[in-house]
Amino acid sequence: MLKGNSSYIQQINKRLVLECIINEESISRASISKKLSLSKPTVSSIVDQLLEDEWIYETGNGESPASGGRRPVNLKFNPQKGYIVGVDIGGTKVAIGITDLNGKVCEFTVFPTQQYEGDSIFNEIQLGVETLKKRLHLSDSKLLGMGVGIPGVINMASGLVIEAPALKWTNFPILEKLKERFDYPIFVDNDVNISVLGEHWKGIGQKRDNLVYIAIGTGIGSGIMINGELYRGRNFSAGEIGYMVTDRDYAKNYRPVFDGYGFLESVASGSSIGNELSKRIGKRVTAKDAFDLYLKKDKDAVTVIDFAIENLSLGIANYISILDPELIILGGGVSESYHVISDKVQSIIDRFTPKKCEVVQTAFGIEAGVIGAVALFLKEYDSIFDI
Amino acid sequence: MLKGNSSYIQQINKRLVLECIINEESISRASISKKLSLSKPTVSSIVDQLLEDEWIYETGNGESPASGGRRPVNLKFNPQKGYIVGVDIGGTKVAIGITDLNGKVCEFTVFPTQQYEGDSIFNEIQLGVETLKKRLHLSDSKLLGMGVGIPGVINMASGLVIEAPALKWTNFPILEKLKERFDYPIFVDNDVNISVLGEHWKGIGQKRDNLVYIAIGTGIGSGIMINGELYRGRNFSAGEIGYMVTDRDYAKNYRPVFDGYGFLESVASGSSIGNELSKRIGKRVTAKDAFDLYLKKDKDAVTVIDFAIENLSLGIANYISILDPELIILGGGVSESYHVISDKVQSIIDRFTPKKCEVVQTAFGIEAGVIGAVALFLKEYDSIFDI
DNA sequence: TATTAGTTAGTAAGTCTTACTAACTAATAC
DNA sequence: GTATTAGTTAGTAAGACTTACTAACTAATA
Repeated sequence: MLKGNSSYIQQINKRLVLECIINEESISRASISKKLSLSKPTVSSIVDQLLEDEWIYETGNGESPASGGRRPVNLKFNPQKGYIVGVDIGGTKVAIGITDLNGKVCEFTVFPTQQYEGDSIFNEIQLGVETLKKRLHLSDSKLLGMGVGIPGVINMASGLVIEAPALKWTNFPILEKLKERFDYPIFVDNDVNISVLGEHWKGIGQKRDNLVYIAIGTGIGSGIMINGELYRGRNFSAGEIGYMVTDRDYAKNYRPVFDGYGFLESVASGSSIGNELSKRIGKRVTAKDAFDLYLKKDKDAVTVIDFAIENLSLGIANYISILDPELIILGGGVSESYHVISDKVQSIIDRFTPKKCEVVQTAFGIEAGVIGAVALFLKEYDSIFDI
Repeated sequence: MLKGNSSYIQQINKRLVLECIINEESISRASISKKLSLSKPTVSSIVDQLLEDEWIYETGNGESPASGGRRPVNLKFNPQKGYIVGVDIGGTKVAIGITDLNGKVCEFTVFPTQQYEGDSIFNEIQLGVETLKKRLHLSDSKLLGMGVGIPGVINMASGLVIEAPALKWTNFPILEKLKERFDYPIFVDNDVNISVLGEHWKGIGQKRDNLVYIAIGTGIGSGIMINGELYRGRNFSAGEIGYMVTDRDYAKNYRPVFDGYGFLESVASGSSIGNELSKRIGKRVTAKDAFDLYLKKDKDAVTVIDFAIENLSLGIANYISILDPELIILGGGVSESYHVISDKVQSIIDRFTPKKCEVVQTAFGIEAGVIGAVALFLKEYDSIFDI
């Protein structure tokens, strides 16, 4: 806990005033004073500073009440006060975007992740960021910083990617690589962690503070938000739902095909569904193909996918029993077929959990990772503006 | 977030100073000033107030350094400044204790939980508390309040025990019942929740802030501490490990014998071990009997207990995968036989989790619940003293 | 053994910063 | 014209800080 002094007091109150202005479409000094129980001179003084720093602006007068009185001056938050770069590095593509403080993606670009030496990818990112800056005519001073999402285990303190199988990185000094090319603050975290931050800020998880985001794709991983804060765990390994065991007997014969691959991933991920069905029908199919066949009631597809659904549902149910979250949000390639299986999933969950919990599919599209990466930055960056 | 003003600042600094004094065996004003980067007059002013309110006391002079200089005055925390009542209501017994602010149990008593109407049990508790107060010659002003632990789901906001099967309570207004008999602040929570608080404060979980406490007895439940705070979940149902499913196929035929009873409880709790073995050998045995037979390599006992161990271990492993805690502490009747099965449990856990996590048995004895209940009170009660 | 120089703990007085109250002006509805 | 409300100014309150001081101590020296 920080010791208190006068400047600490003002920092607290300034954050409160700014948050108040953000939460209302527009608001007056008198209204802020009432809402926050701060005296009118105090509010006026703080508003003067926020106006000077361009966090807010005046938008003309409001209406005076029927009882009479001076018209209030309306104040509004200025989302163009600053911009943030969001970078989402995936196994197959890298997305880069620049957003304002409302999370509006002003510019966006994507390129395929190629099997370069690690450094070439950073040169490409640097080029992408410069391109987007030019399109927006952004000065350096307007850029507050950068958030980056990566599929792997990240140690935020040391700035190392401890392991990221999809990118073939181990103990990779990503923060150093990025700081060589960008001279503003940078924060890096796991991709499902930034996803739950993004859902909380601008997604389907808004206005709730205890969320779980589960990504079901080539792997299965999850991000956890508790009391409005990302929960990472002691070894930055919280949320490894892919490791969960839901079939004791079947798990006896389970052997990980590589390090960092868990039981639930081996039975319920997109790639394992595709692989298992391919084996059975003697033909190469993808997970999407598998779901299409499932809808056509193909016997093999039904067997493989029902087995996966049962394990996945139990994994989600176990999550609910342990965390009792407000909402579970599903993302990743397999979640796009969620409507196909949602009734069955919900039925299993309802049967094995103490309390009902809503499970929904993310509403975010291709820009999800960028918004999540920006949310990471805004959460970690020390400023009077917070999300 | 509270708005900042001068009295808020002083509250912050007073807490910091008190915490500093508690954390050292004894300390001087000058030392506190250095440690907290507060000016010496500020520390002196705050220390004066703490002395006046008897939170601390002076214990003579320390040594001056070899470089010369005035001897410091040593200050110490006064654990007798206040006392707290802890009440642990179990299915078979009720424990009552009074502790000081160091968690020292000064007086303790226990009586069997009898099948009274609910109110008789509160009369007995009131009698017990009065008896302990008399033994300690405690005035009312010295008693800060009461913490209570109960095996069930508690809504802390409404003060209702939503359900407690072992006590046969449903939507039971426990806070009201207690406030009728005691006129100081009272906090009630689930018994595994208070257990993890107790382990954090005075138990094996000291100095760590991300803990899980798992109680394995007639049921199986757990308490979760995250970043030093108890995590209860959206419906006060977090930590319901007893509901976890670890055997997909076996769970297909699972039917709860009553509401509030989950899959893992049905295969790994003490009562289910005893019941299952009794069925097999056609003779009534307890869980303890079962473990004794297991040690003697009785075939049926081995089958039943190995099955329970596998499921329990996978449940713990799943917990580690999801939460990545610093420590898992086991309590409850079955945990007393943990040494018998710990190697097998650890082996399964190590195989199915991404990161190693220590699993230990609680070191607490009969007074565990009382200390946990007191910890609940000290966590929830708004005072400059915090744990 | 007495004295002096240097160091440290704790206190006194004044200053600074921020929020507050009281009083005021500007602006509006009825 | 009166009552009401928004916003501003002047002066005050509370807490922490800085500066200077006193009290108390050790090491070095005569």
